[in-house]
Amino acid sequence: MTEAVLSASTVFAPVRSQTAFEETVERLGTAIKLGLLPPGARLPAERELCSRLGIARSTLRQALTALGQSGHVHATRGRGGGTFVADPLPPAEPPSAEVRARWRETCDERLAVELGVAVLAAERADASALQRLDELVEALDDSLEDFGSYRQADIRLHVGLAQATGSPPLVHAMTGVQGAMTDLIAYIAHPREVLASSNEQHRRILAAVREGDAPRASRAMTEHLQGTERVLAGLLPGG
Amino acid sequence: MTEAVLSASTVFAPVRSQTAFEETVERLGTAIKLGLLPPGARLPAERELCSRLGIARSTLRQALTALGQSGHVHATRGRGGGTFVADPLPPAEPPSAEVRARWRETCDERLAVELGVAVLAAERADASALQRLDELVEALDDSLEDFGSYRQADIRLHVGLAQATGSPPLVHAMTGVQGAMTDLIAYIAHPREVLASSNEQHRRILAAVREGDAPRASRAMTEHLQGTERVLAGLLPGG
DNA sequence: AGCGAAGGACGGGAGAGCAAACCTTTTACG
DNA sequence: CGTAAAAGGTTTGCTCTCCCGTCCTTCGCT
Repeated sequence: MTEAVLSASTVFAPVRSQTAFEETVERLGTAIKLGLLPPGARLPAERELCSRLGIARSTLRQALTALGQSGHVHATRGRGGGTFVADPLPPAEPPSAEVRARWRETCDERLAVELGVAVLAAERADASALQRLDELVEALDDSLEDFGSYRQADIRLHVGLAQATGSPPLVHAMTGVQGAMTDLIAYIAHPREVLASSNEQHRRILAAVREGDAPRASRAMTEHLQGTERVLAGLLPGG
Repeated sequence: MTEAVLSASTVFAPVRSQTAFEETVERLGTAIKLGLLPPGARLPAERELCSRLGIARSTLRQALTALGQSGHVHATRGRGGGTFVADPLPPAEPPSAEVRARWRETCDERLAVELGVAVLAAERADASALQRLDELVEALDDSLEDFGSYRQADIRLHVGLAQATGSPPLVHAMTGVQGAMTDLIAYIAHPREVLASSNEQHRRILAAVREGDAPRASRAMTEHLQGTERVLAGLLPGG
């Protein structure tokens, strides 16, 4: 009985049914904001994309229209045309009150995903994956001046780590979590030294992953995440 | 460009929009299978439950009808009636080919959730939560003879650990992950000694959580999870 | 010049979900 | 004992989403 009462809040919590339209906007919008679809990139043709996404073309067009109105994509007609990611992207919007209120839960979910990814990557990453990750860390060193580009390179690294686990659900979880984090920290200034030390932590994580030392990778990742968390705790209510 | 190609498989993967009906069946069905809604328990009245779930009554009734036909709930009419969890529950079904094929991804997701929960619980669990967890471990010792009841008590412990983090999304993730694991391991025989050593690992996890030693809790949890994973790797293809 | 590939627009139809009733059964309580 | 209350069961109709197919428009390439 006690159990039933305690768990009622989660068992009987509202079911949220996202529509195909909403899910598509979020999927593509997140990919664009994260830089997975870089500015200027061309999306697949509508007729191909809708079949890949498993939705009707009219539904896809709804989503593309929405993304067009928010300035994230634009379309050109005719042969050789297509739908392109905007370049430059529209300025990010400050986090909504709702997003800010959920910041701790967001960080908790990120912790779970990143720790799981770090441990599994340490167990499974092969040589080619490690080399790719090394290159991504190098790229980060070149982006220390501008937080926007640093953040995008940072995302590529973290998503790359997830890809190194070979687990598609974890990649998906990672992109979702990074999208949520981006919404939170877009407006927080990060001085050069902070970014540099953040990338030092990346190196430590990768070193542990390379040696297959899961516990050390896990600890290094925890430290890495604490940085963001402390910043948010200082700036947002409820910290 | 390379990035775009690499990530295309996840970015352009099919969007799967579950209907409210499906999600409700899964929510309630999982809660019942996990023992969060114990046999004989009475669900809230339809009119109240549908408002709590944020769905129409007709949709809820569809779900309840489905759960009734599968033998998980039964309803009685009239004042003092209601919808009750079946007692005893219908026998579990063996895992489908699809579920079996995804076993490794399922374990990967579980790893992430359980590690995150272990770390956060170590940071946040208060005295009352710890006491409750202690009681759950004690209860496990009394269930070593029957795997069915051991498994249910095991689930209560793991979900309890998630609740100790104070993060509703993690509780939700934990119930989902435990449901998926239950589908996988329902038919695997576990001798007494295995269960006893599993509960020893529980004690080690709790000890680390009590001392707020996140790294140790994380390591203890990793060991704990490896047990299941090795069993599955031995029994299922692709191990 | 025109073919073909791309986005753009329209309309019908199927199904999910919602809302608001009303019916039937049972029992607790006055 | 009778009735009101509380529960599940039923019906109806509307709305909205999504799918499907078809046709139109633009425009680079041959």
